[in-house]
Amino acid sequence: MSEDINFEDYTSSHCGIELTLSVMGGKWKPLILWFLIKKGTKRYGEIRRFIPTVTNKMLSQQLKELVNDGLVSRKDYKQIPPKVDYSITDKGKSLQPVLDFMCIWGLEQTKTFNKVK
Amino acid sequence: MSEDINFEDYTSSHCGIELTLSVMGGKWKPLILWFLIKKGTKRYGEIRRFIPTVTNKMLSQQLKELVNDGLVSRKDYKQIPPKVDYSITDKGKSLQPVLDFMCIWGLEQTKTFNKVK
DNA sequence: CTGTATCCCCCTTGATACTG
DNA sequence: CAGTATCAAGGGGGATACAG
Repeated sequence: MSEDINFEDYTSSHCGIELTLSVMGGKWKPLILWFLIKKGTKRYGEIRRFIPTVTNKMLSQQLKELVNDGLVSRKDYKQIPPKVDYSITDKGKSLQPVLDFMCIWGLEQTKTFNKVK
Repeated sequence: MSEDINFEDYTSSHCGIELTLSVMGGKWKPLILWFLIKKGTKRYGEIRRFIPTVTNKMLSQQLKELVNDGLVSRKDYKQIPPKVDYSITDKGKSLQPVLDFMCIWGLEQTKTFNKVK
């Protein structure tokens, strides 16, 4: 049994990155999470305005997944007209270091690029 | 002119995350980068074996983009049979903190999940 | 205001075969 | 060994309308 185990068996699925990506990967989730972390509780429309290129379909879908994965919590005020807001959870907040880093790294690249140009 | 500028103009495109994602986003690039950072220079086939679910098409495509973006360098030994290897560049290495964090975060989640279960 | 519902397109991704 | 070429498929994502 153990003779079948060798170092070749250590593949990408063992390193945790795939799991992390499954929860915060994609085009929109990092932006949503970063916004909620930095700016606090926000209403649906505010998030939408922060990410001008996202559609209703994608935003509501991504928010739903974030809520399901426990990174974001949703509060429905049960009003007419509707009022719903979203906050980051502790679990979501634990991703702050990655998001901060991605934000800063991107800005650094912009600066460097402009200098070289 | 300046009266048109307000805080609503601060949108996701200003925060750097989108740029970072454009360079290291997606399903494969973080894994490739992490592997090259942790394990050093690797040949094409080794990377492929580390990520068993990637196809030739996707791997060669993603590697090409990483090389174009300056995160990875490619060395062709011009041999028959071919030998090519890939290394992380300094720019690529500057992403190490994100990748390490994503790796650790994922492993932590696995542990927590197993405990709760 | 906060979403759903529907339609649909294209682009990523996959599978397979093949080459130098 | 390290890819490319080609075809096929699926779903991510967009546009629009509309509902509560």
